[in-house]
Amino acid sequence: MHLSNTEENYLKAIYKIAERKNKSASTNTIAKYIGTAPASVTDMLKRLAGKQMINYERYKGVTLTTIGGREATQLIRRHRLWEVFLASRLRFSWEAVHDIAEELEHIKSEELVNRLDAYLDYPKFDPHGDPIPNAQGKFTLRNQMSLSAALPGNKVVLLGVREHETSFLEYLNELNIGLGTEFTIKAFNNFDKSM
Amino acid sequence: MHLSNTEENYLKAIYKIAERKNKSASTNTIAKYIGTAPASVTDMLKRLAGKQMINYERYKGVTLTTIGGREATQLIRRHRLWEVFLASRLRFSWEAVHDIAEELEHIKSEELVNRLDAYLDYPKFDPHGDPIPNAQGKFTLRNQMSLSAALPGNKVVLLGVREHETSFLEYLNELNIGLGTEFTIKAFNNFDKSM
DNA sequence: CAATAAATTTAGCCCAATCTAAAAATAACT
DNA sequence: AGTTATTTTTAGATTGGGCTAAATTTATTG
Repeated sequence: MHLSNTEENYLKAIYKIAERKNKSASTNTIAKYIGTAPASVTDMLKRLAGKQMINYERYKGVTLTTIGGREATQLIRRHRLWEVFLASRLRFSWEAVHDIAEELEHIKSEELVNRLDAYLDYPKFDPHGDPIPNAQGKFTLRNQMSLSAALPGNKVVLLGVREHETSFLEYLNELNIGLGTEFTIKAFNNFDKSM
Repeated sequence: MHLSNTEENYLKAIYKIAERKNKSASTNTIAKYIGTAPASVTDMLKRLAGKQMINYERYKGVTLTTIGGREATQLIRRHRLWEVFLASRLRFSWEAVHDIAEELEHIKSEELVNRLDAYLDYPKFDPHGDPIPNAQGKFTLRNQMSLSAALPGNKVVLLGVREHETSFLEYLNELNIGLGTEFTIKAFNNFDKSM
């Protein structure tokens, strides 16, 4: 089944929204995520439903079908593998890789992504610490928690960042914080939640 | 100036046709090259002329402007650099690289192509022996001739292939012919021009 | 040099992806 | 429960890229 770049982006958006919210994705949420008008989303949802990629019922929000989920996972796989390539081979900084990978992820060649995977030595995580699904779509899980859930006295290692925005990542660079950085939680400020 | 993938492909087509024929490109020739109807070409030529990429006069054929030529050259640079990456790093065969590079060449990032160039050690030729323009758009020239111009007794080295079609390249593979292969011209058959 | 052939352009249509404005369905609140 | 607010969908328009059929311009040739 052929999908356009735009269709693929919608599937990825639905996947990420549903993952976060742990349920179905609403029209408005998708519109905000993609940055388009809700009416445009409705049109696209009908097309994706016609291609059996999503379960869609008017006014009820959508979920991915089995094949829709597979497409989304493969797209994420391609995105994250390219991020690894850009960071580890071309020496791009972790805040620069996202936008370029956003384009590279749409190159449609099974062979290409699998050879790239092998060339990079089957990496399990991308430069932001996000897991890379393997060719079968399986993610590697890690024993991890949100930093906001850590308690004073805890010793933690930064495994990943939830926010990928350039300005935030540049801020971490300034503080000399990267993946693998170790912290000990000294105190917790109840007023602004800083640590 | 922003160009769509399609617009870029037209510029590349015009460049290659004009290079070959050593003059301006006609509507029909472009149509055949791209694989579209002549009427569609006319539409596109008007748009490209509006973007100052080509010199267009009704019924007269087109030539690239300075900036149009620069765009075409940069596109060829990106295409050939990706071909080198695919062949030398991902171990794709020379007949497989073209189609994938056709997609990769449209990734729009100056930074990306220059870092890729450095990563590959500033290659001068792609896997088919075609020269790769540098960041300034300059091609490396070589002392080369068409095989059909060689004379019996001549000793020659294969530097490149003009035809990139998969079936032809696979045929050369079968004969164990690749770039760098040395030949001595033994005889020339005047009937079918074979050697 | 007129008449025919070939190349090119115009006219009018289609599809994908977007938009705005308005209508309809669902949710929220007295 | 009835009214208001929010979300979602429909309707109709737009833009990029493409098509076919018909008209027009340039080229060829008897």
